[in-house]
Amino acid sequence: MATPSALDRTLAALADPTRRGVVDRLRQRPHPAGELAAAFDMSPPAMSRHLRVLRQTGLVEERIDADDARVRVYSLRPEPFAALRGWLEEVESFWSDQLGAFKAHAERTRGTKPSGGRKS
Amino acid sequence: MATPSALDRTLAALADPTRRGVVDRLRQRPHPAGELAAAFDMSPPAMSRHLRVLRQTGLVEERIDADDARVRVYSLRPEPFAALRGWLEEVESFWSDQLGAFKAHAERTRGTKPSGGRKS
DNA sequence: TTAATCATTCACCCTGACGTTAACGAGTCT
DNA sequence: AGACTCGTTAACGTCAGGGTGAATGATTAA
Repeated sequence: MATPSALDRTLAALADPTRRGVVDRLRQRPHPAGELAAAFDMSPPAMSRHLRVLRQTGLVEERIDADDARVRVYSLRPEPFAALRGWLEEVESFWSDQLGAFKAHAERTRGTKPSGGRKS
Repeated sequence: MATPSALDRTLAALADPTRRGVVDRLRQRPHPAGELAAAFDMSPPAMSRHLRVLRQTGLVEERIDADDARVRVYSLRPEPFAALRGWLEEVESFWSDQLGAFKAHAERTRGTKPSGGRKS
């Protein structure tokens, strides 16, 4: 865990409910920082830190409002989402690749029948 | 956020580098718990807790080895990955949807305040 | 039965993440 | 200039998450 990968940082950023909510909200339109803080009933400093995390992973970008330079407008950036989807599809190939899935399964069970699952 | 959504729990589970590494490793084939602990140079209790988290989010499933009932074999489950991909594609529709993309671009180039003030 | 093995849960510590208030820099307005 | 606003960073407290070692339960081997 010396240097967390970009994917790790993306996932960590999206794991927080507040930050995921911010992403969902930015899907509609860009928002000023203050508006986001108010929308999530949170102090401006707290939201500022969340936005910094999202910014550092490249999930959002910051712009200065054209009409009022005090206002920072945040909007989504596509790259990290695309990277995450790339990894996801790689993982999901585990199932779409029938041969590989069967081989892996057979290797472990060696002809015995996999019956009833167990729950936690 | 008293009750984190399934998506939040999935993302939280995948945010940890160890757990994401476990997922990556399980892509090759199912693994016994002890093998995973050794592979990540980690005590069995630590790995056991990671596996519990993954299990509780449905990302992996536990089975008793057919040859030795002491061994718990872990393998991937598809559902949470599909759900995550669903959300991801929803977010990415922000860009693939031409109208939405245009709207977002227009907002960004004009500023977000509809209060009459024009940029230049 | 007794000893050894696999994996879990239990008890504890400790770092890191998130939230708050206060102070600061930057920009707007009169 | 001075007062006000937006958003940030700074300092601090709190709490969950993740690590360890010891104890427990289940299974296998002698």
